[in-house]
Amino acid sequence: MYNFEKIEKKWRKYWEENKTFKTDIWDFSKPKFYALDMFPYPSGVGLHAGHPEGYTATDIVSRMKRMQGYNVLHPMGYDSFGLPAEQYAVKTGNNPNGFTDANIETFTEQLKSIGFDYDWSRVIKTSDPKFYKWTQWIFKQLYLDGYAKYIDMPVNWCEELGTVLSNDEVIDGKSERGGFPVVRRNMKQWVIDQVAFAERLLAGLDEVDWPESTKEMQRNWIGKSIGAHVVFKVKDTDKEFKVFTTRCDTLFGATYCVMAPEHELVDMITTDDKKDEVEAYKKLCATKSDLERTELNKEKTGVFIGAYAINPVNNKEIPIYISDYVLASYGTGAIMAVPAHDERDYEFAKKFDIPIIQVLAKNIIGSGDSAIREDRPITEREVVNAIIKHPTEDKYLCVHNKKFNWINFVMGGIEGDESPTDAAIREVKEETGYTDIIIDKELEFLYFDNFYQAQKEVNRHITCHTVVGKLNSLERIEISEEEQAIADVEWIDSNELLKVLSTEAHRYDALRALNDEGAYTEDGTHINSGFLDGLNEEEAIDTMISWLEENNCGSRQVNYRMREWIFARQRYWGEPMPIVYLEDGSIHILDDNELPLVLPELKDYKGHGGKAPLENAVDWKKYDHKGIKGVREVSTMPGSAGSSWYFLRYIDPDNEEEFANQELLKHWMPVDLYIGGPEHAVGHLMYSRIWNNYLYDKGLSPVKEPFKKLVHQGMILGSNGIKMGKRYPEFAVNPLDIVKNYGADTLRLYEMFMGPLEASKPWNQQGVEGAQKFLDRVYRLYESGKIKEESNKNLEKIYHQTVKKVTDDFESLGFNTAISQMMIFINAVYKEDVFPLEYAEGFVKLLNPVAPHITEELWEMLGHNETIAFASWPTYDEAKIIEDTKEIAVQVNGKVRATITISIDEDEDSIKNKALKAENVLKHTEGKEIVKVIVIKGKIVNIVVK
RNA sequence: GCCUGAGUGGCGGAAUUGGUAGACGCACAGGACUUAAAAUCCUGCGAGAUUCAACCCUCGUGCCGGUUCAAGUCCGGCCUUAGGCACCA
Repeated sequence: MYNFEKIEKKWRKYWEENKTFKTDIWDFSKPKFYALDMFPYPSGVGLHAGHPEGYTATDIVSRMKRMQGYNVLHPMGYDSFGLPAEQYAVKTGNNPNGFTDANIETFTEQLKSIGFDYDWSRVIKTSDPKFYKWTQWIFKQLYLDGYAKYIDMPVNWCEELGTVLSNDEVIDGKSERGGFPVVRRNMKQWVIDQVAFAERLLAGLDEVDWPESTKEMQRNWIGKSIGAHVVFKVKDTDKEFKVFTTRCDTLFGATYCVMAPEHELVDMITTDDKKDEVEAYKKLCATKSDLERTELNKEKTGVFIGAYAINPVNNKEIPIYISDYVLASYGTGAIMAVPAHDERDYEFAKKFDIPIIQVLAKNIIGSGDSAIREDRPITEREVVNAIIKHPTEDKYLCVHNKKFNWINFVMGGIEGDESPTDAAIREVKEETGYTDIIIDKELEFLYFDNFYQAQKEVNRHITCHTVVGKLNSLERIEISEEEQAIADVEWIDSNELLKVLSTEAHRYDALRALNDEGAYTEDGTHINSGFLDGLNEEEAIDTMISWLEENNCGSRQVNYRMREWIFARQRYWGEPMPIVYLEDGSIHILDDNELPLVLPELKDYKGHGGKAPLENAVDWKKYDHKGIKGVREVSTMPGSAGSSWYFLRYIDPDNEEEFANQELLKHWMPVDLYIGGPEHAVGHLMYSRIWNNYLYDKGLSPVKEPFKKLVHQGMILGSNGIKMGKRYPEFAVNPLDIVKNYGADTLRLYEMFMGPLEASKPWNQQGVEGAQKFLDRVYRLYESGKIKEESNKNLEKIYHQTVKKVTDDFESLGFNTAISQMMIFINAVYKEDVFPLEYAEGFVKLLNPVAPHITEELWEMLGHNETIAFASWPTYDEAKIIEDTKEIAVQVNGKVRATITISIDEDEDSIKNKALKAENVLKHTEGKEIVKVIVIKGKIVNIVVK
């Protein structure tokens, strides 16, 4: 066993003493490569098994790039503002600084022990005033440009934590940290108007090489929806209100409106007789936490406020309700409700017995033999389908047409002024003879069926009604001979219906009759809609928007789900805001030379009664500077402030004049490879894009998108296949134990060999031993004396293949397959007596990014006295990879029957001949007719026989 | 409910544009070395049928169907699972 302890210690010392990985940031002579890891929060428990995974991945790429001649920037730092340090301060009364620094020291030591190639001279921490000076400075610019605002707005308030939370810190109505209930409350808040960036954020996603899932999450989070504003006048008042809708085409079906209980108009238009009821409902909603609201949203609640709105399109008076299913914070806080075509409105209308008007009808179009024929006339018809249940069994009445072998429900035309129900009863009697019929209901939504009826040579345009009922008894009369000749009665089991019914129309009916019908939310043809009749959804939306605009009662409108970013927390351990409130109530922002505004030391770090801890800093709070007097803002910035721009600061961490030198930024941005956990898919990665986008607009960042390529490492699970954590501590793995017992190189190799970087995968202790065994096997090979300055033709091809595969796979982050190829190579070398020096050196370089310590040692054993870190990356010769002969498979009817060896330039006829003559092929072709021989050059031969 | 992914041996996982499924590793089994064990080296290892044995044969990438000379890979319909969103009008 090679002595990993001694070797690893030796080389870490060497790198540190020789400053091997210090980046010469001003050296623009080489191409640059910026590899970035998501910096950790320095918690007290130190690194966990997941950290080294992503960090090793960037480490491998940066080491390879360095050897390929790039100037590499691979920095590390600490996101050191955060809740645990605050809680520690509250508990002990000590400043979080000391606690944080101690943790950082542990982290640094642990990171160093794994042998990453970080430039430790550029470490930053977000809680360092030298760093947060510039966080404050950027915030100041946002304020001066009108993006940072102090406004009154409803916020997520968590009583337990005593602070406001952003939407992504609230999960299911509970705080992300601690799981405490969160309620909505109106408060004056510092916010950043991120909605102003929405379009640019969406467009930027098309430019970056990110996982599709992450892009999709960001798009959903931005939540762009295109629709229209429609203005409704309130009857008998001069008031009007706007609603936002994506379905203005259904306006003719709007049978009521709903406002959020908090809507400003509610109090003004509620009629006197409804005031008490409305007040009571508003109070109920206000005291409900978000949690209760989500839990209770199973059933719709609401109150009619007595007022009516005028539907602009037909001047109908429709009632106005308030309900908490309409959110004050989205759209205009009011909606038009179209119960026929919206699930939520449907549910509400059912409960409050509000009319439902169908304005869209499903339009079934025949295909194949029943496709509409242009050259035939169209006949219109109105029919009813009768879905009749058996009196005792779970079966439905169908008729089996003898001539066409169709099975359908009883169906027939509606005649004169007959109702669908009457027509159904009549048809059932006529066609089946059953007389004891009870019709329960007519389905709410009619539909159209369009098809070509071959036996009558006409196109049918049928309006279909559907009734559902049952037989009370099997009482039956004789049916006419004519009817008998056409069809037989058949009872079909309910779960067979969908398989057995012959037409799409009847299957659609069965589906609706057997389940609750609900709203019709698909596309269709407009009906009951005046000038929209006959149009489909898309056409109708355009037509309606034009109409609204012409008549001054609405307009096209884009809406976003994303809201303002609440940018203040009632906490101590965060960046103080550079804001002062003057006596006249106006806001004063600090001069640049007053930055950084440093956090004061406190005796008591707890905020009392929901107030910010900085309220306790009585002297600090008072502001008196150059004759300006006021009170400082006591909230601090959220945790995501510093991390929103830290990647820029790494480039120039000690600059005291600006957040980073512009020339350096121009050279080094964007980040070429960014690796971190998927949990930051929206939060941090969105905020960073917003800040960078803003700085780009100001000309302070050279690129629109800061992270060119992004990859999320998967989670490393416990050996039980479950997430490591407090729940199953016996399955958790501490990476430092692995470093101690097996070595850092083994840890790195193992974590990279476990599987694809992005997949989550369970830990396997025997796999760790396997990784160590491989390194030991390599080490023994280099000690064996096989390495000679000779050539060995047997290894030529596999060596060049290995160089190519490893280079390509490192580039595409396929570390597991790269390592697999290195194992294959070593296995091959073991079978040989001579390991040419050239290949031995090349292999050490390939392995170096994964296992840097042992390879430095091997490099030294090969006679080098300088680090391998800058040795030139091995190259391969494509010509040596191409094999002059190749074994390919011969299939007969798609099944492999033999393999033949062909030479690389062999012509097709010769290959064909060889294939046909192969022994086992002859067995399978004997006595059969050879239909076709397919030869795919260099790949496969397939012989088709009959 | 909606949006993304993912389902391959005992296990982690490989398989270019469709072209010999199971690379590599782990586990397991056998052998060599050893007084013995460990370590190391070599060999085997999807399931089944058959055979003294080898060849050979059948089945096999979540399920059902389709396209193709050829499907883990493409298409349609399901099932399971992970992550995200969730009264967003």
